[in-house]
Amino acid sequence: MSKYTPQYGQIRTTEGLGKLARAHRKTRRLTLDTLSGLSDLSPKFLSEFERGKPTAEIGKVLKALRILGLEVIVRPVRSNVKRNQEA
Amino acid sequence: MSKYTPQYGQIRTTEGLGKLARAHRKTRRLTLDTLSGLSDLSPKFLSEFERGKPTAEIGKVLKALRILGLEVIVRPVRSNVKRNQEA
DNA sequence: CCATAAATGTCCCGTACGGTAAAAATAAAT
DNA sequence: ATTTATTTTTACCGTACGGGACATTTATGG
Repeated sequence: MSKYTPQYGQIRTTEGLGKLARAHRKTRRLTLDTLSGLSDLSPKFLSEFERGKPTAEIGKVLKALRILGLEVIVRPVRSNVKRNQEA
Repeated sequence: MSKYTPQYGQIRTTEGLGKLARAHRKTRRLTLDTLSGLSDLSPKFLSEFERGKPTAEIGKVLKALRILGLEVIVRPVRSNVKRNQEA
């Protein structure tokens, strides 16, 4: 089990989100520098976000996630909405 | 169809996220003031977040969502991970 | 072990976040 | 139509965000 195995699924904290983003990035063999170029966000920002910075701007976070090929789903806890209708 | 029907599911923008949060809050018959009290976030912040402010702090956004009883799921686009294993 | 790549830290800067309090505007209830 | 409730705006404040440039530290690969 690698230190960098993405734990996809529910996110509760900025730490958890950042860890997932980093792990996912590494599975894609992307450096912070490359992601920086693709997203137009600074390596510094990305590094801080991945380390769980709670004061990061949500617009930039969503952008980073999108560039990484990660989707964000928001729904009620214990949703009755059928999960295969989310796409 | 009400103006405030929550569109649960994938989120791509801060506008979309804010709209969902507002719609959801209203289905719960909560005012911004009440949510403010529950979350310890100011009504001003919440109002701005719901109107899609891209520079809002992600830690506070996640907190607001949690108090609202909304969960956030992050996973690869077109994930091969089975969706009923997310819980 | 060594060289290189990648990530993190430091300094500086311009911009602005989020809270408080109160006023103004808008929406909802009567 | 009027009153009440809710949301948005305004003004002010202390704090800090994110970017650029560069230095330092850590991780990786041979």
